[in-house]
Amino acid sequence: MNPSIKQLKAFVAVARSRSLAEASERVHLSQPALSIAIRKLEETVGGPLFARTTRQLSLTPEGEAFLPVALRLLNDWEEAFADLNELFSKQRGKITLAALPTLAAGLLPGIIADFRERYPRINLSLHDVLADEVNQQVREGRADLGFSVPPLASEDLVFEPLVVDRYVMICPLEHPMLGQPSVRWEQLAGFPFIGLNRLSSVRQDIDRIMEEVGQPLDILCDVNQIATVGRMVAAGLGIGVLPSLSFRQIATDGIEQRPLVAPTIRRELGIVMRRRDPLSAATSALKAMIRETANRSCHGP
Amino acid sequence: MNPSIKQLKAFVAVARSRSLAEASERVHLSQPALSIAIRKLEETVGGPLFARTTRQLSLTPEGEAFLPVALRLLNDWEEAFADLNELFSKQRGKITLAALPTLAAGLLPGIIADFRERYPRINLSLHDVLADEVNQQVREGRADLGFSVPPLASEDLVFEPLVVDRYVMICPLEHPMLGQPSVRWEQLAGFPFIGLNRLSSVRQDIDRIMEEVGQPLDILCDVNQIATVGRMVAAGLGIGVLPSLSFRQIATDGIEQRPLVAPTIRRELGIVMRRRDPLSAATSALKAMIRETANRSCHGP
DNA sequence: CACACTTACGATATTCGTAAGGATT
DNA sequence: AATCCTTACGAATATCGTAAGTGTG
Repeated sequence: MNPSIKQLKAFVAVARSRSLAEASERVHLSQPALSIAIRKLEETVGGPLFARTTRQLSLTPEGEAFLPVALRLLNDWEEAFADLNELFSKQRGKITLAALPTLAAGLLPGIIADFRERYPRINLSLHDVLADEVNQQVREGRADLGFSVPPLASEDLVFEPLVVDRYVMICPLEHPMLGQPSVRWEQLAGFPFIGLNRLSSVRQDIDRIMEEVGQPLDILCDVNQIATVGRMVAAGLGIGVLPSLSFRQIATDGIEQRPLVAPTIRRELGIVMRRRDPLSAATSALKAMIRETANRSCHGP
Repeated sequence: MNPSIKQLKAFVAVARSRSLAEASERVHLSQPALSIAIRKLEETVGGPLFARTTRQLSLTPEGEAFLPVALRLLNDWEEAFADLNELFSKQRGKITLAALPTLAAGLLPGIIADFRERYPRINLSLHDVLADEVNQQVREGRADLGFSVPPLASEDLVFEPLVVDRYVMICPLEHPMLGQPSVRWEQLAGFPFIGLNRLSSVRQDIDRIMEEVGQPLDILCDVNQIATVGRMVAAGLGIGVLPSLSFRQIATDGIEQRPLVAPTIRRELGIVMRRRDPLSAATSALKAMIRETANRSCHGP
């Protein structure tokens, strides 16, 4: 026979008021029920916690010694479950995100703002890193959610598409390519090219396609920031290729764009998660919010 | 709806084995019962602790965070009740006694030895002090049990008689008083007297009686130790008065004794306790042992 | 006689185990 | 086919409240 939380609460209430009648009100129990609860508790612990004189209750030395322990036990108990409840009710928690710079700067800020307004006590942290690093952080649990391109066939990661982006060529105003409504990839070979970091997913896409069409790019230089590509192109140094969503995030004065075709590349962007580990309640709520936003803005796959 | 200890134990068991089937054996519960217990716990805490895939269970981030907390909670719980149980089963505890030197040296050593053999883990401490100090220590809760003469009418103390002692006169061998089988108190006035400390209950008894019989004592000196009285008397310095029980505790070579009569004083010795505060289980056991010993040795009141 | 705790007993609620169902490996 | 979790349902257990009992001030 084991003691229960209720019995412990009963003990504390009686110990404090030294009266069953008074304590029974505090515990929302009838007097006889309380009497029995105390008796059962005493049976399980092996001795009397109270000394009875038919009309009065007082703590035995053992009861006296146990009272502070019981209080601590109950406090810890309540606190532990209150904490857990806060976690589930999203009044507390921490979410770590890893996202491609494009998404970190484009899709996420608005969503994060909404999320923060709804759940202000949830701690959010966002790592804007390249695709491989996004996947790596998710894989290792350093990020709860990743925003990236689909990871290479990976046992432990799962990808959920969010939006589909397409590549555009960007060039200075009055560039010869602007005479046509769209640009074929193979045509890129004829001009100096401002490229992104070779490790970026955008650049790897581009290199792969150019290899497929059999034309080498004339790389003028590689840069890390998308905005830098834009400025260099605006300055007339060459042309570049950016995802359409990235293009919207940079200053476009002095730049024109044309869609890239033949082939038309679908750049799928979405959520990366660990396959087995479930999401926390807060992370799950954030993900739902993201899905909703993505669907509403009609960029769905 | 509140969580229960059983549910917490169920959670821990399942979290450890990541399987209901395996955990159900450890908890001595059927698989369905465990399933329901977990489900109810999850309902009360407001969210899933485990992620289910019909065939496999894994901890959610919240469950992961809660597991160590749950373990601590259960540990504290078990420990608290184990401690309490030790107290009641007298495998642990502390008893502080206060006793007159006569009793501390006479009645108690044997009883304490027996008690210690039976309950070796109970910590015993014995203060051998004068009657007033015995009562004071009991009154203030510094001692759990006192052994003394009956306290002056006292609201908060209660006295239970154990043994009755009588006073004897002691004198050197071949003393003139030895010619008679008993000595009257008034006869004490004629000889140099070795007295005990004026604060001792023995001395206060003697002074009171001598006042009643109207004869002043011829005090040679006052000493603190009973054994000292004996040696001074043996050296022929004078006569003395001791309780019979005390007399048995000292070296008696060179000393003779005679009972004191007219009046014959009953020196009642017994247990002093606080009236309202109940005894601890250990103290109660010790008291019972003392009563039994006192009754068996036929010194009952 | 009033008050405070205990005991008795019928009612309610919770929990349990067996049996059946559904999904995955 | 075997294993694992879930749902369904009747049974056992525990707990509760009302009512009656007991001893004290």
